[in-house]
Amino acid sequence: MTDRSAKPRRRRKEARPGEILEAGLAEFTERGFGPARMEDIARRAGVAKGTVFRYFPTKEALFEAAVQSRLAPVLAGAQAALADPPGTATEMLRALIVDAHRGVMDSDMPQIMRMVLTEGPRFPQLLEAYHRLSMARGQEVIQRVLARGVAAGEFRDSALLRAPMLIMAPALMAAMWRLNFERLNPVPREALLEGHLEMVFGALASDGRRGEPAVSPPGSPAPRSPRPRSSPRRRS
Amino acid sequence: MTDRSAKPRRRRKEARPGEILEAGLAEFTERGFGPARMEDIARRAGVAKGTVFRYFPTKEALFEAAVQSRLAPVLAGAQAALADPPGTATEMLRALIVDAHRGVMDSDMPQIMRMVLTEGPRFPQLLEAYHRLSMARGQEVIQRVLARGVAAGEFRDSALLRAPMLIMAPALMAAMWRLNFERLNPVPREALLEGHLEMVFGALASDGRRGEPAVSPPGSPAPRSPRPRSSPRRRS
DNA sequence: AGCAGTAATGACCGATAGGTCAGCAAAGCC
DNA sequence: GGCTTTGCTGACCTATCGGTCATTACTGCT
Repeated sequence: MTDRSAKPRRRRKEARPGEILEAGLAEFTERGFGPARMEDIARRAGVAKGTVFRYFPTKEALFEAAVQSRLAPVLAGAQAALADPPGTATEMLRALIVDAHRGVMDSDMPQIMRMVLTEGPRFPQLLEAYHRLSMARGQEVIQRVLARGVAAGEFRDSALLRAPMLIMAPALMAAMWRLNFERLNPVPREALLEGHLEMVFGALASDGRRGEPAVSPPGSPAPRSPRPRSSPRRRS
Repeated sequence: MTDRSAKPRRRRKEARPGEILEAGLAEFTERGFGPARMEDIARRAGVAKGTVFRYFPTKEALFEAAVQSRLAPVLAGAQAALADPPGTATEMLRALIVDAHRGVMDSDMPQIMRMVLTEGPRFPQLLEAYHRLSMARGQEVIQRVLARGVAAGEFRDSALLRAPMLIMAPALMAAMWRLNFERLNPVPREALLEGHLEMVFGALASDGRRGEPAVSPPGSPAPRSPRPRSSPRRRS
């Protein structure tokens, strides 16, 4: 984004790859892999078509690189979350969920997600990378929090422990809904987040008291954590 | 699927559209709209390329028709569900959820869903049809059941009432997961369904007592609550 | 059998877009 | 300024594929 306004050639070996990557990602997200044209990507990057191929051998390679470039930060974020900070499991889980909703609503994460799912069959390695960086990592974090919560008596021994992906299912739903049906049927953001929390903590509630401290509406001040109860009720 | 084994021309004006539709759907689901080739669809239908165009003017038209052909049954199913049968709201909701999981696990519904979401931007009308037939209809049914449950005191006044799509979020997650990550990380079917029920009825529980009659684990003996109906499901 | 009428065919067309490469010009060096 | 290196260019090549249409041959009618 410098002074290429006219069309004097400029040689900037260093800056190109990043710009092309960004342009590619933009075109791919808004048109999809197939319909995106290399020439448009080039123009968007302020570069001639041939130049793109000097940095990425094929369209597929560019696509993978572009998506990967957005997967890296995810990894970093998950890494940070792994260094479990102080706080009750309830607070941690609540924070994870609220963050997920923010990510879904205020970033291009849903588009990336959609692309990965869309082109999955065609780019198995990309699917695998996404799984490793996002899905598996996320599951690991969640599982750790859940285990801690169970140990502390905050959570009961729920089936969610065996299907941790369920914890984020409502966020996935929010992402897909926003991406596709926002026009026809806008997502009720507040209710979505609130309902999400109700579902998760309702399922995990260690006894008669549901985890309503964690389920206060988003705007309200942070709730205090519940005192850990003894013996979580076990079924079966 | 008759005796076109050799290649004598056969004129079967009646049977063609259905066969072509089916072939198209198959190719579209396994390759996606863009990569699917009309010639392959034709061959798969046991027909020459030109013939396909006698029944469907363009590739887009065939695609829409193919997807629509699978949307119709959905409508019928929803219709049936709308005629609310006897039973408590809890039982009805449980049945809806169990059915959704069966649909997700044992049919090609996830593929259809994926295609609609994938090609949504390119086929807005298809997105709209899908929304009208599946999403809106589903929400309507769910909302009706929830309202009944609240009126009967079975459910509390949850945020889920304002975001009914959340009820089926875990099923969506199951569908997407199965479609994309099954290889890398098989879905724990039982735990998914069980967790799903826990989340929904946990959030809706009208008081301290969570709706455990609806959340009995798959393998365990009959739930210990006095509930004459709602036989525990038997599968696996 | 002869004869429409028309379903079905597949060679062909034209547009699109991924990928190439011979040459050009900017940057660096003397 | 002149020379070399090499990042960059865009005209060009070519494979692919949606869509067409003149021709073929199957079916039913008389």
